[in-house]
Amino acid sequence: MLRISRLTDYGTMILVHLAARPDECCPASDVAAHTRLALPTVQKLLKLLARGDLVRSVRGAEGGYTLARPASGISAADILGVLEGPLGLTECSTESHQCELEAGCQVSSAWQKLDRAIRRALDDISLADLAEPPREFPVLNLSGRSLQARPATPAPPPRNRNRTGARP
Amino acid sequence: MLRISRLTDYGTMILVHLAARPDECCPASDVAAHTRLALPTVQKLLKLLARGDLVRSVRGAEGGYTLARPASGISAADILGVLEGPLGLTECSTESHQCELEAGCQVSSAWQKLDRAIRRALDDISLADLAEPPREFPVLNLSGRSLQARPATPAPPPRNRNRTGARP
DNA sequence: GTCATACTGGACTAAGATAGTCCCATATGC
DNA sequence: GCATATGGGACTATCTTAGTCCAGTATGAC
Repeated sequence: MLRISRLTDYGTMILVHLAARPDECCPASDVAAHTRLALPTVQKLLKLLARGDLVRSVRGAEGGYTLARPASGISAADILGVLEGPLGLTECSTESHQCELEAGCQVSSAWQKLDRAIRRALDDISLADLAEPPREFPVLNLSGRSLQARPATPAPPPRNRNRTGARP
Repeated sequence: MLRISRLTDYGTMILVHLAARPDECCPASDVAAHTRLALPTVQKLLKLLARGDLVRSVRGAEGGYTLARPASGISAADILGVLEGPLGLTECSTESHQCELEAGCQVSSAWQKLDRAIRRALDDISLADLAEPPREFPVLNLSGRSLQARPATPAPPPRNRNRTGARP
């Protein structure tokens, strides 16, 4: 639940890759090779990221992509905003049409409280944080879940992958 | 992005309805009438909520549903947990299979930081908070979005509703 | 000028998730 | 026994997501 999409996850990996090479202009093929994601998917995501002004593109031979600004200046909220659209826990928080239930609905203001808490957390994490190697994080693993890397997301394009059994 | 499903939203409305009537045993038809949600949908959700131990059911004539415990003892995390499955921002945070990228992936620990922040926020909000009328909330509407109720979710079952243009 | 390399924009498909409905079985009070 | 309820599933249409592909355009090298 409250899960980010797989593409957003991939997109973050791509940004992390670029963040590690601030002075290089990386072509999509390069990024795909290093992240082990499928090339068409990487191309698609880089296009989106460029349109969202998170990366800058250079066309033509010797072209490629670079971060549009330093990793510390890109927040998780920026990334999710570009790859998943505007934040909003419920439909009424992002859409503007009038609610037929207005009188009866008492829920939205509390959802918005939650909404703000999440937004704050997203603003607080920068791409630089995301790119930081795990070992430098003083991780308090309170949840009991193991702190491993992302699952078999990439490489042999995981067809028919069972997305969850948990997904919202 | 990071949106809760519509059914979860409905489920919350149902819980709020029950929270307002702690001593009544409300049949699904009753809940549907008051929330203006479609009866089959309400039935489905109440079943789920009962299985998740958030509501208690009484079968037979004069039967219906009540909250399983006081509204203050039910958190938003409980609700989302029952209606959307286990919390987890990325697949690797809820699933246990090994990640092929382990060496290369540096992202997960930061996502987990975010994950914890969200979890904390969800734990902090109780059904009692959600049920509280908006006016009692000292809402700091920093976002500029109007604080209206949920949109035309219910009633004339909104077929072909354009879910977003924003949805993750 | 031509060619290879890359990005740009968009269309398209398959698979999966979501929302919503319906049916039959079972329990209970009158 | 009957009306009223919940319980457990199955089922369908629709939307979203992931993933691929193609034709167009820009740029540097030769």
